[in-house]
Amino acid sequence: MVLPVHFLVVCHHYCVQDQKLESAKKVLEEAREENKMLKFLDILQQGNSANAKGVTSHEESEESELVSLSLGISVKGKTKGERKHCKREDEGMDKGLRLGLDMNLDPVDHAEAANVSSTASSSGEGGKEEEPSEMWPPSKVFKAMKNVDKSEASQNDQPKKTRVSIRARCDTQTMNDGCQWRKYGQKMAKGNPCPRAYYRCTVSPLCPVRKQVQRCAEDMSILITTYEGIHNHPLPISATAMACTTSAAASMLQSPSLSSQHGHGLVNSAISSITNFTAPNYNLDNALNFSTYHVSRPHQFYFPNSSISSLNSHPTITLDLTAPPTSSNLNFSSGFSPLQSSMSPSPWSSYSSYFNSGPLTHNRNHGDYLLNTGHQNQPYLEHLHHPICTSNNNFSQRSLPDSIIAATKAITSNPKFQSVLATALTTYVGNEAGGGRLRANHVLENAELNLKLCSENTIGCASSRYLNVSSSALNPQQGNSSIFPLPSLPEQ
DNA sequence: CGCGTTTGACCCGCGC
DNA sequence: GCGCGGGTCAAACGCG
Repeated sequence: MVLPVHFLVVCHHYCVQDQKLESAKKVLEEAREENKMLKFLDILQQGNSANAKGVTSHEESEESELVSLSLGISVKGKTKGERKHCKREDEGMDKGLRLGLDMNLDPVDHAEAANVSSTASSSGEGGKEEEPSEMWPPSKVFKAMKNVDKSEASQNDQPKKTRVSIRARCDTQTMNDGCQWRKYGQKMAKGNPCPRAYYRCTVSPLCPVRKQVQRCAEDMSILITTYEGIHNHPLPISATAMACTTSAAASMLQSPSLSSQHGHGLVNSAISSITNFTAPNYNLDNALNFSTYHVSRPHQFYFPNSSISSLNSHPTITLDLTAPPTSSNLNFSSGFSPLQSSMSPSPWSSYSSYFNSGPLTHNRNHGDYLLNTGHQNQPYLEHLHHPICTSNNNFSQRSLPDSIIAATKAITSNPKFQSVLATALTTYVGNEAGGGRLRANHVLENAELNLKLCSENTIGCASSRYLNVSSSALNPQQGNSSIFPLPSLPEQ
């Protein structure tokens, strides 16, 4: 089944912690059916895409289709390097505790995987969560376990792990993301005067998760943290937020129907749609310090910009926390913290001219294609905010390239995207302390309506705009400061 | 003494 | 095949 990870996290969240939210369950069931169909269709499509390169290759397309809920890849017949790379992973560990970025190539029982994923999430959100140091053996055990036969190493690694790179302004050496890390290397990277530091997760002795930390060469105040791998242990509650966020981003990256059919820019748009929409309470303090209060819910965070690349054969999503939202007449801007508004302009802010300059803007540094999904394009948001305007074909066709119109139609008609959208909506609704359940169906109805409108009319709006519109429609009565009300209390 | 960091060596993949 | 660059290892080192 091809359920986005963060979707399952979200659904689990409601099924376990708020079992009264029937709409979330409904969404889950619908998504399962959609993905069953998609899997079948994609298998058929793979025959036509066998010659595609990169992430669109047949092999990777197949891998993506078999993505597990853990997003960890299991590849039989690993290379020597891969075996070495994952030698610490403990295959005996609870599968349900995995929460990361990778894909699982094994044709696992997806229904079971879904349950496993839910179990994993519950372990992190329940009131019984323990500190990692109490749950995992000390370093002595780790040393002993390092000698485990490599042939028995984890089967959850993959040749080309998905990475999630996060750009954030940070004065400290590393971001406090809630996990425990041990530095194991440092190297000078080409084109950057600042060394790149390599860390591995030490929450669990066998955790294969790595992260790289490096200052941005162009702006030393920006810290680029790249996560790779899957946690094979219960995450500290303070770390679940980042894990959920990166997983969600990675899951989108691994959606072959998006990546192969519409190009990175649109995938990026979809990713940003999620992150934009599901970040009602985002501020940098929450994102980087991960207070217990906020991570008790499966938040996603707001990333004004995101991009996808395949550097070094690693499909990578870059989430940019450095770009401030521009002032906006729309309520959407209110969801972001004052801290963001104090940020200096992002070097990527020039991409805000996306709709005027073309569908994709090339990142000269990385060869990526970026699609700005911030809130700079107010005319389009406002345009979509009003249903009447959505039928204004003249507007869209005059303003946007045909490629965008076509791509938009394709992506919005993609069931997977709709699933993701439903997830995002559910996430948002669930973030409301009260009345969220009552609004869930309304939100989904709005989303569905907007999708249909935009799809049928081929309105040249980026996919993220639908989310923006939907969320705005959900809160028409709320002012800038309350469009995304904070939950009243943490549940546990 | 234990643990984490530093740092040079080594391995590997990729491009030419 | 070779060189380059990314990534990892592991001994040496420093600190509490």
